[in-house]
Amino acid sequence: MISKASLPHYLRISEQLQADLDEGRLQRGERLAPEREMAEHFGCTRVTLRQALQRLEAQGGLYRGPRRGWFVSPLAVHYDPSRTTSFMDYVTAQGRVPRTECLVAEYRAAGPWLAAKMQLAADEPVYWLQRRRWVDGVPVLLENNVLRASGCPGLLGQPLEGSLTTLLRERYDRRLAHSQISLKPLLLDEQQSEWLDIAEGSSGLYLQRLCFDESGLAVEYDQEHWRADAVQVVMAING
Amino acid sequence: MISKASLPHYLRISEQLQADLDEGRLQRGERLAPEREMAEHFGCTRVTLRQALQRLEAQGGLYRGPRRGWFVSPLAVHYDPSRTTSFMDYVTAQGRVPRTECLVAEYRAAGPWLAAKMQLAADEPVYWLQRRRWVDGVPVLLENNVLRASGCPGLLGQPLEGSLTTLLRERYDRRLAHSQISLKPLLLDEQQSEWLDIAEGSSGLYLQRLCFDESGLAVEYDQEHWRADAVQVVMAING
DNA sequence: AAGTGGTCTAGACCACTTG
DNA sequence: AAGTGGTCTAGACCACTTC
Repeated sequence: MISKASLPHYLRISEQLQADLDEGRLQRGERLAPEREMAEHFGCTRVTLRQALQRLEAQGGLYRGPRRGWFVSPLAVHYDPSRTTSFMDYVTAQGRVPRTECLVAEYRAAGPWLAAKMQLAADEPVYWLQRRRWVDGVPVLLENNVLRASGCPGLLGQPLEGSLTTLLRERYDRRLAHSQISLKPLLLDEQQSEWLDIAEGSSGLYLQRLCFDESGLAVEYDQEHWRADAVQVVMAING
Repeated sequence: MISKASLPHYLRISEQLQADLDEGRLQRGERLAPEREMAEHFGCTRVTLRQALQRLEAQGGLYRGPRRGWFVSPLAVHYDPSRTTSFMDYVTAQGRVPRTECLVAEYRAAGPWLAAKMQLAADEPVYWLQRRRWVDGVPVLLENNVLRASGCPGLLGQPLEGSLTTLLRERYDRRLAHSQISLKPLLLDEQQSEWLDIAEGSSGLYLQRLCFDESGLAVEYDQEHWRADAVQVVMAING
């Protein structure tokens, strides 16, 4: 027989806090009490308390605001990476408020690394976009897009705070034949954590996508770094 | 200017170990030195050392064998959840050795929870399979399959250690129209960790799949719990 | 100025695995 | 029997945020 008393203390604390989350005693976005206060409340040291909190962080229930304390994670956005619908559209469709901020927009040569990834010449011109995307006022995603310049001339003169998907489809009549996607959990680096306003060492979901046109040419290479607790991957697959 | 000396000790240790991994000084599957020994080597306490090791664990480079120590993670298998190819096939195609072990095979009523998930009556008969799958002698995946019994009568008389995909296609002429997939990282529970022979609290990748036939009927519900460091999700998408 | 999270020490005991 | 990982204590100092 397994009795609850035989559990390690940090697991009991973590279960207690999880119950507080499940039953609404802790609300989304709320800041938790200071660590020293919680440690006293649970009758343990900060080390043990943090062990419990780190468990909940790994489960996506809590996150750390850098040097600002522990917070309850927001509701995750559903995301289907197999679809070419726009961020602005699917976030809105979920009753949330999207925002896109363009950090970098450049025209330049692909360079050796991208050339290998996309099977093109190192001096092939590409557009390089780096954008940060928000949901309900919270930054959740860092996105890099590399586009073969020949497919969308004059892209930098277009509005890049909106939907790139829509822009490419309607302005450049783009048709994609297929794409290769890979995704994995990772730890966000210092820079990424800062842009997403979460503590260093927070976990993220990394997704990369290589898109091909009808002639088999690689026309776009995307990299996405999501806040792990802010996204829920769902896919609708045909066939 | 950021100097390396300003980094916290646990980050420097973690980077050192990562370099050991990258440059082959630590080989796949190898056991690391005991914690006390490593702590002395790095001139820190076990607490600090474990902080460094936990970082590498979260990145999928190391794993903990329960009470047996720290080990270098094996090479991950590539897995495309959007395809209906068989585990046995895609693992073999990657030059690895697959094995499937059937833990539970039952014929029973769906029950209320599954009935809601699959949109069927609570007394609808289903086959319930629970299997453990191995790669190169290492258990990496726990798989649950629930199949509407009317679509595959006599399933329990078939060999269940092989490919269910192949069995359904060739023996029952199954055709799937579409499926819904969702996936997320989580922490494996006590039972799952034990079956996968890794320490409690190790992270996993959870994937669920709801499959529909041509008439829109839900015919299969799958749940997969992967060892997080043992799988790499990749997808080929058309359209 | 006070308080907070981030980091770290120097121990300890126990349950479990390994030789 | 010895050694190991898992858990936990009771402190400490610093950099940073908030007031």
